[in-house]
Amino acid sequence: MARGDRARLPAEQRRRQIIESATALVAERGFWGLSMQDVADDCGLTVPGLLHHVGSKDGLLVAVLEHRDAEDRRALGDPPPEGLRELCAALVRRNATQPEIVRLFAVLAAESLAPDHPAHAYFAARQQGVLDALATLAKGVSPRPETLARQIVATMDGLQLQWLRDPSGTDLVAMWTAAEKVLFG
Amino acid sequence: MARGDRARLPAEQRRRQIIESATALVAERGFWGLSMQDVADDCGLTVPGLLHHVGSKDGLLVAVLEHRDAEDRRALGDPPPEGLRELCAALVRRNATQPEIVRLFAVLAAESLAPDHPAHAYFAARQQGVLDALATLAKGVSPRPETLARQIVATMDGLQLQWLRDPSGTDLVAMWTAAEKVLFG
DNA sequence: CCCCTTACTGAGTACTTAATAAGTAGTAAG
DNA sequence: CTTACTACTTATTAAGTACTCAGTAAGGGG
Repeated sequence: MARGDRARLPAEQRRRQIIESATALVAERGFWGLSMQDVADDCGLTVPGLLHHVGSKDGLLVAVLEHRDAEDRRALGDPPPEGLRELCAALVRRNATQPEIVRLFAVLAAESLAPDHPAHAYFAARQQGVLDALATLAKGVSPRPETLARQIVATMDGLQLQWLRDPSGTDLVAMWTAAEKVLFG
Repeated sequence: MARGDRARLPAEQRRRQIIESATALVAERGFWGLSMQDVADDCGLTVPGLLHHVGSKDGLLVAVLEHRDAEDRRALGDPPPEGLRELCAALVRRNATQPEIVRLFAVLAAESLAPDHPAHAYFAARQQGVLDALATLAKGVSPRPETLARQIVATMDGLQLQWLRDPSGTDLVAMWTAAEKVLFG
């Protein structure tokens, strides 16, 4: 972000900057393609300076994911949306405003399929959690809530990938609105 | 695959072995996480020996993707499936038998969202090609074939991701059969 | 003013990365 | 048998990797 920052920042503030920077870089290159040097440069400090805050490369990834979790809880928990359909629509609307975050998850979700990836367990748990939550909400809507939940998640993930590949020629919200009509009777 | 191969293989055969090995390793680690050393070790030769066949790391990726394209054409072009629905079903059935290949594409598709990724152009073209082909086939089925095509691709990609994350607890074909009923009236 | 915590640097470690250059050895054609 | 070819090796380069250790200086509380 800022270069020539010779300033000594308070830990919390520096950490926020680091996480922001790492989020963008991981979204671009994935975790295997990320270099601590790049993050450090981006924050205007040295690699050991960076390590002072996050401990290790794995620690950096953990920090990024934890920050995203907290942010998501804050954004979606504030007004707890009632119906399944409205919740999904809200989710898509929110995602449409932050392609970088969506891409972070898309890239990490694929990369973390490998069992030795540092975020493997995180994404396994996350997928199960999301599916369970949606299935619970779907109980009133569909006779097979488990199946509907899987279809919803699949469609959202797939549409997001198409959108990320061609952001200007694709309207995520519009695509979801169309899909919505198919998914819910 | 085989270690202790001190044998000198004919170029074509060695190339096949290299591509096979690289396919598995890229599926696991992505392109940024791939090391020529690992591929060379896996084939029982040195890194320069490997480079003799593929020229460069980018060249290796190109070889892998070209091989996949050829293989796919062979597998799906042989009995040209007639209807859109039957084509999709055939595709899913085939994919269900080769999780490694599906994962290769899932990982590379996400990684290659970055414009400077060596497979960026390849995947952009591929996505457009698939969407166009499906949209053409969908003309007889839906009033908005473009939209249906996007939904089909999205659902397939998304379901595959869920399946890859939990292969034993998930039946890809069954999930598609259920999705099929929703997508096609 | 001093002191102590701590954000941060500089130097260095041990290793891996892709790639090149030059030479060796197996093989096949004439 | 010899010549041409090529699959492959060893040696090397230049750069990049995460990470450690010891020290410096900024900032706040006493």
